[in-house]
Amino acid sequence: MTKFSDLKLDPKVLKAVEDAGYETPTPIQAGAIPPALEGRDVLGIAQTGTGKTASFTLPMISLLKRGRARARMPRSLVLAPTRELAAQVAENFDTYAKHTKLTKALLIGGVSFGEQDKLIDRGVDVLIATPGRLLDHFERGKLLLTGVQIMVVDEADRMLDMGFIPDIERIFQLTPFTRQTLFFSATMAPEIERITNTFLSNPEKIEVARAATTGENITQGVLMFKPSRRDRAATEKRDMLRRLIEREGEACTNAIIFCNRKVDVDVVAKSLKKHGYNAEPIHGDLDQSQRMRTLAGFRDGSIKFLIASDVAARGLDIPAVSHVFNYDVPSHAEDYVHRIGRTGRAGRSGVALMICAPVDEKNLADIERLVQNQIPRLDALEGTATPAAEEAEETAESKPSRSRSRSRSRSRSNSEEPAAEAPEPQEAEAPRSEEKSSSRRSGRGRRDGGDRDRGGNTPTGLGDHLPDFIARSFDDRQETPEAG
DNA sequence: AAAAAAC
Repeated sequence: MTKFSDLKLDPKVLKAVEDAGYETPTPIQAGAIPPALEGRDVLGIAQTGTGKTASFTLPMISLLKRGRARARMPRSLVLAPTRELAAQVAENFDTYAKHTKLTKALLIGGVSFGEQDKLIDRGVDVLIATPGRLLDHFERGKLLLTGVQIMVVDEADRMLDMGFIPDIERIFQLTPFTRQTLFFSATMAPEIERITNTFLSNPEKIEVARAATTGENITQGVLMFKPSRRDRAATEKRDMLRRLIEREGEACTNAIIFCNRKVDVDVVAKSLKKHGYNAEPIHGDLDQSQRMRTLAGFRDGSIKFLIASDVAARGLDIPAVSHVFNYDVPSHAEDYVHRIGRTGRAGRSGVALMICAPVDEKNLADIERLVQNQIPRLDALEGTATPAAEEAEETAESKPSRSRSRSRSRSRSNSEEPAAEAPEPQEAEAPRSEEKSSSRRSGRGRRDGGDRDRGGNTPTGLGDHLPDFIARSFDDRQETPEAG
């Protein structure tokens, strides 16, 4: 098996890798590092959780090690779609460049220009940026991209979703034609393929499945929510969320709760706090320093519940999240996969539970079509969606830690250590004749498939590695106009 | 209809 020491990395980089405790590269690293070190363009098709970041930072540092930066002319450029992701790359760079003298600057919005300007003026080897802020610097005449030898585009498919592709094209055109390009995307949408055809030169293509997971070890469930009265819907939904959390009991060590709208992120966070939960919001309207603080707190465990918009749905490397709660059904089906992918990482088991209001049912259907499976319906939670809910808001429920273990202990036992048994074909649950949910299955039945009829070789759950829509490479995309 | 990202 390949070791990092076989990869011809610079000795100082190798040392830093060893310091960090790594010996064996992940598949994307083993695939991307050698061609990158040879100066070739790389097209990496991989998601977060695959070790993607190191697959470009390690060769970059090795290649840049000799040579010096000139003022205002960075020697390399990394582009990421969100500020947090850019910051994450910067941390990664610090880790692996610690034995070198390479310098870096992080150019993201939401912070003042002053410090960034100073660094650029002095000259940096590596510039890590979100596209908007980078172009802003460029337009102010503070920055020359003609010295860029290596350019990295990370999470290109998300850049596409966010409308950054024109910016990316522009930035490409500002850099020398002779640069080396390392380009990463989780999927190969036609637009992405067009970009790679235009700006990459005979790239080495490396495609890897997601690391060890995508649902195989994620227990999913959806709770159909019907408010008793229109004007109580919001209150009752928050109440339902708390019950959902409580029912998971101690198995829920930390969780991300996704909402579709920023206002709801704020409202839900405030409500949870009021009820004694250790919760903080994160979304794009909060100022950057707070976003950073919150994320750091969530990572180090001082914050237990992160209430998030889709700013946190992809890419952020938050290890060991036991639960993901979808307070809203995401309106883009792919976002569901990204959101629940925040749990069950690195081979751990995870639980992903979602609340579905009547208006969300169409979106739920879209998701189920996408993942080609039905998400198990959870039994209605006792006492919810009834007029009693509003009292609950004020009284008894305010003690989240209170044990209400009756239904929980059982449900737990099902999902507690699925990791060990996950590899099994798993059908203990019997063929199950489709239909309405609220049978006695406590809902936590793992994606028990049961829909072999839904098309030839239907994957069960999200499949062994990753969903079909993600796995599909661009060749397929071009030739298969979407069977259904 | 919303989120992200530039001021």
